[in-house]
Amino acid sequence: MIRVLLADDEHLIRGAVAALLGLEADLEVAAEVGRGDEVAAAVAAYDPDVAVLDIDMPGADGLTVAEELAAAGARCSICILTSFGRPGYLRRAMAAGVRGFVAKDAPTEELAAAIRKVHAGGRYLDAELAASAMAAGDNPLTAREREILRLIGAGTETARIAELLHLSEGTVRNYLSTAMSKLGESSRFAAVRAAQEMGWI
Amino acid sequence: MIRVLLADDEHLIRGAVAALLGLEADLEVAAEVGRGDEVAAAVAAYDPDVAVLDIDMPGADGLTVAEELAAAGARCSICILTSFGRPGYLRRAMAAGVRGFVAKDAPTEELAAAIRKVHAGGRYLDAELAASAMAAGDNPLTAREREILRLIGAGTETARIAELLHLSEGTVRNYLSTAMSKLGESSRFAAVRAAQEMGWI
DNA sequence: TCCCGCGCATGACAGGTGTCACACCGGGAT
DNA sequence: ATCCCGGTGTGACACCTGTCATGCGCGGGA
Repeated sequence: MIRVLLADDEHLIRGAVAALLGLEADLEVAAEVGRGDEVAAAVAAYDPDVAVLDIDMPGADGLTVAEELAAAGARCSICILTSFGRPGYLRRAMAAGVRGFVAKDAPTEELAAAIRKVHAGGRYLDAELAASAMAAGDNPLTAREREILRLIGAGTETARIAELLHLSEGTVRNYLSTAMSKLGESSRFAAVRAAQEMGWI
Repeated sequence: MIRVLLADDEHLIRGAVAALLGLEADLEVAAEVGRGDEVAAAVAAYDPDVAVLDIDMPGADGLTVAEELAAAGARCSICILTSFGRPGYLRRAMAAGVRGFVAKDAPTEELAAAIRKVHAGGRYLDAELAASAMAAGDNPLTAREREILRLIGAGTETARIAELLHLSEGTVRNYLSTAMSKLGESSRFAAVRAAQEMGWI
């Protein structure tokens, strides 16, 4: 019997996924949590074999949680379950030692299959996602460009960014300009969206 | 036995919700579809008692589908199941004759309860959502303002919008300006976000 | 009836945005 | 050592954006 911890912020969906896994004879949902920052405590309390983590959660996102669990040397394997198959997410997950990555629009059987594979010590990647991650290549943005894109994404004005980073406004605009050109976009907002899409910021 | 049609674009989630409903003795999932524009045909083919529709779907969004089903005089009751409890969505759903509205982060039992209530001819509204819909008030945007905000949201440039709508660029900017002031935002992009948040466009 | 308010529409103006040419510095390659 | 490349940084310029004053037409009260 494989004991599973389920972390997803949408209560009804979490229950539904639990019902789905409950149909499998060899899987058992040992615990459910609705926030990223509750995962560590639940892992300590219930000692699950596999943790299934959503990325988009309040408290702490699934990737950060995965990194923390890996750093803490947790025993359980980790499987990411997400709506957004962003190439950068997959990279970050792999770097954190995650061995399973399933998209929410994958076929129904795929989640159980991924959990079994991961529990057996294997890896399970959505083929589509892996391909697009390869196609996307490495993050072409410099540290400054990422930083400024992040601030723009948070709604910060050019003048405030220049102040925070001790730069002139022209310089801030210039980094945005190079970032936009690298991303093939023609406005700062489109660039932020594109960078987020790729999981680069 | 209540026969249910399930429409949600995320395959795995759809299967999970089906598993959840399958645990209820009096509910049966008669059909599943993954696109809004497949709902009408499935309703015709399987004649379900209740249609559970996600809002965010390719092909046609759940609210539009609900309006079309109502206009076509379909027999089945409709229950909206969505991640986003936007006030405007609830209003639009009510106007389309939808009698159930459940958020994806509602408690697990709530969906089955809503389906039963709706099938019995009653209404089922998430209390939180109903309250915020009341608080949000009516859509203050004029038709032109909505149209232009929608186009901006789709990434259309000012010049192209002016051309499409046979307006001068200045006029387009002016509608954006009044919309921004109504929404309390100071950039076109923030205004689009705010309007989407309220379900106004 | 007259007028007020509202939606629609326009052009002018000030200020913000994106691009460009240019400069400096540190690290490889030759 | 020298050259070149990429990251960092700056100001100037053209263009786009948001606001304002203004005008038109229509429908609902006084």
